[in-house]
Amino acid sequence: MSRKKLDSIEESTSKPSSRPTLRTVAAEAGVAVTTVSRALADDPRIAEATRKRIAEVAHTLGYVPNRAAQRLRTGRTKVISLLLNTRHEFLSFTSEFLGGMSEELAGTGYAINITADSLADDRLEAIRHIRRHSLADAIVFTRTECFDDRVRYLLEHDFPFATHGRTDFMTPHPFVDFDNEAFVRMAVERLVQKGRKHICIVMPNERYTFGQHLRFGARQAAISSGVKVTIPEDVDLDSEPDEIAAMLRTLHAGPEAPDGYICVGEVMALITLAYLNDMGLTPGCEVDVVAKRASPISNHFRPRIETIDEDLRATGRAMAKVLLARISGAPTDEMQVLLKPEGPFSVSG
Amino acid sequence: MSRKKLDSIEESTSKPSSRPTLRTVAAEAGVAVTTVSRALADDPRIAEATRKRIAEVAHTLGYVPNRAAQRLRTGRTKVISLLLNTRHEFLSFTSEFLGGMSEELAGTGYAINITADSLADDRLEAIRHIRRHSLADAIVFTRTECFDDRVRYLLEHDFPFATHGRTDFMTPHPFVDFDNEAFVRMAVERLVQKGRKHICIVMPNERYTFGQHLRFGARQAAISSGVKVTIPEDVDLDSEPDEIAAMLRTLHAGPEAPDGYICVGEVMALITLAYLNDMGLTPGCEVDVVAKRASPISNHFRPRIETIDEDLRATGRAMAKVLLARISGAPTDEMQVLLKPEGPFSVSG
DNA sequence: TTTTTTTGTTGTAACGTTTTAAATTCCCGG
DNA sequence: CCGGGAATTTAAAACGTTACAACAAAAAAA
Repeated sequence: MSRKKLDSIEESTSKPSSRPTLRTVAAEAGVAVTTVSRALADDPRIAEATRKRIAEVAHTLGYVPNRAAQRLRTGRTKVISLLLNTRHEFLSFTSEFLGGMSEELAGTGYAINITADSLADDRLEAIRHIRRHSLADAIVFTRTECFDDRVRYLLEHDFPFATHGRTDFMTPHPFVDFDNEAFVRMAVERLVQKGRKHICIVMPNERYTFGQHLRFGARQAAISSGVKVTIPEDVDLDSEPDEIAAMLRTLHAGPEAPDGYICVGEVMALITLAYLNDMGLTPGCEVDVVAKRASPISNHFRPRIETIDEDLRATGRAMAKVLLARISGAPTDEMQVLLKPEGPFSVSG
Repeated sequence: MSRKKLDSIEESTSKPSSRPTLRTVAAEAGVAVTTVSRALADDPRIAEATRKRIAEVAHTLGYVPNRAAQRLRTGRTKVISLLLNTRHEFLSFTSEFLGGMSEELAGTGYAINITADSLADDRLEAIRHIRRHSLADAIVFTRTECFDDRVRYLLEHDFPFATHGRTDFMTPHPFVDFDNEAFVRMAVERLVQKGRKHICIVMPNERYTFGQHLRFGARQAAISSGVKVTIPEDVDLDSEPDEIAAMLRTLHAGPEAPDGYICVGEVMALITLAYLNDMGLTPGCEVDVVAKRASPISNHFRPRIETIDEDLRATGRAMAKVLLARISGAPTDEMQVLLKPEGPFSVSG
């Protein structure tokens, strides 16, 4: 433990108790600042003995690295920006997804930064802002469209990102998506099992990519099962419940009234159930309903309905993994995750 | 516009197109770095003419300040940390509250940073971490308890924060709360108007401060209206729906079955409605239900119930204001906001 | 032994701000 | 025409890190 030139470094006993820095630790351990920096970063150039000693000193001194300084020096923010729709979102999407991401990010030093889009009239504005000010190392957002301008922008500028949902761009990019095609096939199959002949799918219009996947799955299922499948055209994520109800009413008054409903999301399920109730139709009797369940609250819907699960917490976790991979420069094809639906379940609670 | 000693500052035409810094702007405008810094911060020491000129140069150069550098220099993070419960939270709390905060924070340069508590077994750990690493200028969290250890910790360390919900500490601190006392009084009054004689309040136990306020309001309402008010003891925010249903069943089987229900929150409402449905009881007929509505989704519940509103978006906005005030050191008594319930409304859609 | 390589360690220079103290200019009364 | 205070502007010193180039010492090769 012999130290050379200990005095050359100012002892800094003057300042009483401001937070210890690399210098403080270096002085205490009798080494250079660089050495401490490297030791704490597990740089192989540092001898094991020194590394251990420095780690110990740093710990007893209660050293904690200054994020601002690291960020200034390295240019990395250790922040992931999540663009959030706080209106018209699936009921529990925000909580569950956020929870999942947070879980996965714990311990990595990454923080989640929220930008709620309520403010940005121009959707791109938020993203431009984040890039220009280097507010994050990566961006993630939802409700992806087939040729999403945000995706185009981020691809063009080679800024790390991942989307919830696929796009139709030629250039591949990181994403996490739910297999909506499989979902709708399973749902149709289940309703057919129950003897239903005309199935209505309550879902957003084709503006979003997942809408297209649903349509595609619906077409497939219709062909292979032989039942009639109807997709009302004018429903949107932002549609007022009244509009949706009106649309369902029109459909029901038509020549062939649907006897099976598939609801893509909890809000859609609630609206559909309310509509059926208002019409005096009871799921399980005259009609059947299968809905996408994204959180335990679907269990409390009455009358009981059948559900097929999208695990949003798992989605969040997968998203975090994908983002971290993208940041550290993994190949794109390893960053495309498609999650499978689980079910159908007959809700029991 | 005569410039002296222009050459003394390196023209830096060497680097091609990295982001402009204060130095770049200073060189271009023919002034010192300090002057630019001050000009952009609207420091009164800078002459109006210079300020204007610098602003212009900065704009055409596309200058954008480096947050990391500012943060390192000033010690301020421009971040507000939100501790979030992603499990068992009121259905739409996260989205709405977050949206509100985000709205209010837009343009202030402050970012919202999420820490989902799923990971922190020790609730204090997340807060300690934020403080130790100076990850935020202020912290906000929910589900406040009467003598909340997080509040105690933050008060002790004089770290800026605000809570959603009050506490019973002597030392006043910033908060935004909903007037649950008024809520329950209104709800009871409404049920009494409808001729109900025995009211059951489905709500979390007294662990949280707002539970106490509800109890207090309930007692007042019971006395002034003369009806019987029952509060089941064992319900908690984390209770399984089954437990709650079991509890309601026991109560219903007792000597006096309730004929009115007050639900504090959307999840509680869903559970109660499911229970009533399972029991063959119909709100509006044998019983009546009044629930707290925190988002438009309550409108879709069937059978229809009456609601009293808590505006979570407004809560978020108020919270942001309070936090900003706290950060800039306003007196505490100006940072205590109590929001009033609105209603009751008979849901129509 | 001398030369080369390997292994650890060290100074020093940024990164882009803000702040402190000092320097310059300006304006006005003496 | 000069001295003095206000009004502006400036240079230089941090803030705490990481990265680059250099260096010493020990180990291996010649």
